[in-house]
Amino acid sequence: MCTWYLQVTSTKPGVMTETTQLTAAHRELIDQVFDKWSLQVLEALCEKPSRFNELRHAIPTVTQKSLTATLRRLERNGMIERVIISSRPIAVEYRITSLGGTLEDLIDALLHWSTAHMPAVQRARARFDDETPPPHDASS
Amino acid sequence: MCTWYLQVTSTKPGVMTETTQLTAAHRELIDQVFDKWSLQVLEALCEKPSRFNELRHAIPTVTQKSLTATLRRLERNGMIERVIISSRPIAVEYRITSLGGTLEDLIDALLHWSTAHMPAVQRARARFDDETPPPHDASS
DNA sequence: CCGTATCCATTCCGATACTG
DNA sequence: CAGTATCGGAATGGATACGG
Repeated sequence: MCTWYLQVTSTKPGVMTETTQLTAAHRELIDQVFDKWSLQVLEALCEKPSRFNELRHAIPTVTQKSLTATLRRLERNGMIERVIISSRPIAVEYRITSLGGTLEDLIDALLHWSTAHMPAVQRARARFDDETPPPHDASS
Repeated sequence: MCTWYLQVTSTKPGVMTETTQLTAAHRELIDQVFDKWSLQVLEALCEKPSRFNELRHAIPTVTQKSLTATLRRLERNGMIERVIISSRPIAVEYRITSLGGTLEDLIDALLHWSTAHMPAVQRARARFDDETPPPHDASS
């Protein structure tokens, strides 16, 4: 059983009365780093540094706007860095940072989990949808 | 370096021409299981089976509506199960399933990652916000 | 007690147009 | 090439009221 109260060793005595609980800030970080687009951007940048339009091509369903927002957010959180290659015309490369690199194993585990258990999930969905049919009563 | 093209051994020859790439379905599953509320619900249910109002109390910021939606989604994906204890007045208990239990290590890793690297993230944010101050030009 | 239904505010997101 | 600005529709989420 997991407890979800993480033991964090503090060098300052008296600062933490008990074990450190997860705060809203931790949740926020997880949300920002593991959301839909961020995950795909990080995957791509783990493979190789990429230009803006390379990323757009690698993630066909993302829009300019969302990609820009995602890149800024990841940059702000220190996961990626924005490197200006040349400026006429401007060329920008995005790279994963060493901090962002600590995510690699985690993302890898996430992706493997999803593929490993997808069949079971689909069975569960089929059963659920079968037991709970969509409500419509016009001709029942 | 990670490749993000997962090797899935198939018993049916010819079905997969190459390695299996992540599909939109995989992303959707990850989004549904690792989103904001789902994560907290799964944490709580990993600790112990809980009633509806217990969960509301354990996650103070969630509303009825969002909690219900999250529980239904997790149930549909086979991560949790809904057990009716008694029916006058109705009492319901939510429990993690064995499929949902496969998430425990993953969630644990996620939470540990967030606490381990939070200081570095905060430094990165401070630097970013410092270099990119909020734009206002009325009195510049 | 455990929800569903409804209304409403806010936020998100895609499409489009425009700039250095 | 790599964005920013703006707009409108869609989805989300909270508050409230009601039901089995």
